[in-house]
Amino acid sequence: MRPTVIDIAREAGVSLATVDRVLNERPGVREKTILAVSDAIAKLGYVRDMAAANLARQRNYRMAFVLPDTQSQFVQTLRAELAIASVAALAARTEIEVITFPSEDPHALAALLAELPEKAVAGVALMAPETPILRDAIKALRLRGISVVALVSDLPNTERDHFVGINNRAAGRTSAVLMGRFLGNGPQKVAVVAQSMLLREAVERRLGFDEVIGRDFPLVDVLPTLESHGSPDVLRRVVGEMLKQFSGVGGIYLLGSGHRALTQVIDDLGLTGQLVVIGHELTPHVRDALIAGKMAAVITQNVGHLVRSALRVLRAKTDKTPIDAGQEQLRIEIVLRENLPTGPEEQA
Amino acid sequence: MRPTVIDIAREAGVSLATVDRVLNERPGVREKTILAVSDAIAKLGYVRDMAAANLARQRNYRMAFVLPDTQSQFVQTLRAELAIASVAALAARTEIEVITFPSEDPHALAALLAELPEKAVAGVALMAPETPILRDAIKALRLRGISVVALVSDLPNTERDHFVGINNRAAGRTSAVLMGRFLGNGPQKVAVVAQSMLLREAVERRLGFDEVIGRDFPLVDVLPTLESHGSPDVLRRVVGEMLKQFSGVGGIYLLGSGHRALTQVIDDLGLTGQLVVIGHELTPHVRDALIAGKMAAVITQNVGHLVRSALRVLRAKTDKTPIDAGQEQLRIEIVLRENLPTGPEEQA
DNA sequence: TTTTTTTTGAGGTACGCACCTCATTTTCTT
DNA sequence: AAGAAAATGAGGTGCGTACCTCAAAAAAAA
Repeated sequence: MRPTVIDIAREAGVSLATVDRVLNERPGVREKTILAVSDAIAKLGYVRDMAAANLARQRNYRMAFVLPDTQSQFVQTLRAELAIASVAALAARTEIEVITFPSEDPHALAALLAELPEKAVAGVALMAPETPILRDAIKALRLRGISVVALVSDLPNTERDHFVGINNRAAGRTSAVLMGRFLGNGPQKVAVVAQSMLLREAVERRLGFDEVIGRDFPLVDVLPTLESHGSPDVLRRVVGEMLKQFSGVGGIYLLGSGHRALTQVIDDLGLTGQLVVIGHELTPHVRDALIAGKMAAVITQNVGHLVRSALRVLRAKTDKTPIDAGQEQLRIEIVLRENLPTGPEEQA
Repeated sequence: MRPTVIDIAREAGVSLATVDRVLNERPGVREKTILAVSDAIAKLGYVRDMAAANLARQRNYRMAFVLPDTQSQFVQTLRAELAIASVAALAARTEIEVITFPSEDPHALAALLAELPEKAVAGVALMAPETPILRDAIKALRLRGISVVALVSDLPNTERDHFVGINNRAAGRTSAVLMGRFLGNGPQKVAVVAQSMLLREAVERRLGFDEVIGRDFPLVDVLPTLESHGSPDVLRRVVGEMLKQFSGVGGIYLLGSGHRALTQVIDDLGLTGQLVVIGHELTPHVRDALIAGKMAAVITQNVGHLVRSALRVLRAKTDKTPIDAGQEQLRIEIVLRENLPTGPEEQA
């Protein structure tokens, strides 16, 4: 049988009340007795039953996920996974609240965060660009005992408790290896397309990409980044012009969104299958593009894992429980047509 | 506030005892009242608090993991992950027992499985080749209410509840795409090395590999499988002979274990960096080989996820709770040097 | 209708823990 | 040594659920 607090009390020769005081770090216990209890815990291998503890605590984990109002496929996927996780989380007395903020307005974001303490939120997962205002808002939350986790893109200079997401620079390096090897040996040009190089993720990926291409594939020439500024039309235009202007372009690396517009313009120019197209994030469109052979590979992170990991980390933080680093390490996934995850229904 | 059984009873106009009977599918309730209770549950959005339920049930999940006594790196990794999971599982009142069976003795395996009911085991995760004796043993376990999950390699013709692992044929296809693209355009030969083609996994991977090479890379010629029979010496000899005999061998596909011997013989012949070597399973040696550039890519499954998924599935089965297919779907992971998972200490 | 069977209700105990109060004991001050 | 302060003990209640018993009510069978 697993030892319980009663066993600890007996072993340590103290009362239940004292064990309780030690376990929950309540004041009024001598150092000496704390040691006695700790020894008993160690000796018996006691592990607190968190389920029972939380039941008694009447603890209802309210977790907020704060996301930008961007209409991108990625954020939509994230929302979908959150909806799924919400249902599962209910049985573990965890409520998920999704909060949307205007992506271009750091002040509005800070105002929304400032409201969280009143909502009795235990933790926040935050997907937002780092700004000075945000730094202060996070600091304020932490001071009020609310855990903060950075989601997807890190907030390294803030006091966030944890970062849940992948290393975008490593993701860029991974793309580069694939691009370089898929292109083959001859001299080639690679175009890089991004929504905007003001986005951290894009910059980091590009940095990693250039790093590896420069080091391992000297014959490959990476062209300057083309920016779409979020407009499919612009993307089509700039890529079209680029392809007409340069000869010897063998691959295109898409740093962010715009898969549809990109595969379309390649189709229009009759170049499908002749270019190595590599992008990020496995959305439904990208899935189709992989199956159709319009993209060679996608570097992605598992959004389901992302959400569950953020939830586990937030729970661990509010429970003051250690985090299993191995489990929370998100992988940089490479997806080709042949290892596309099958839908649930296809699995036996 | 979340509704509780008391709210359900009030809403349905029945007593607590009746709600309990319905929730736990106890006999002696009229269809009509079952409906009334179900309606109340739906109306109030009641979700059973599994933490409290399991606490009251005094349920201690004893799960057995039955593994072969093979000394392979993969099985060792699996054992290591099980050890880690054991600690974490304790807090969730789950005990893990690892049972080892002689890999060549199906009767001994069956005998071990037959002992499980006495041990009050709730579920079994099983990594073993399918035999008629095993089929019967699994059937017997299921009849006694013990859930059975096939681990790593499926047991499709048995009555196992679930399979936790990857599709090896798809893994072979994925290897083929990488091999084909990494080799480039010219005509090339690819050697395939396996421990033994009597192993299911090896056969399935080879099937998938041939399928894609044949379809998408007509210029690539796949040589007959070389078998090492588990001996590093044999592997070195046969691969060495092969490389001397055939010219134009551009790649080697390693279906199972033997990474060390393979990279060594390539080294000895001074061919490191000139051959595209692709293998399976990310063990420490393989990790080193990737970093040193002695292997180009590895197709693997996340053993940590494997273990946790098996545990979750077993728990769900014993709780008669639905399974989140998305979460339990194991990915076929492609690992290159650049997306090697960093150790826990490197993340921050 | 009476008897038998089936359903339902009422109430209790337990799970492992948190948190509270009040009395009692021990330790420290002066 | 007396008083003040700190530490500890004893005991209770409740969290949401499972599971048990026994009595009472309702429905079905005779």
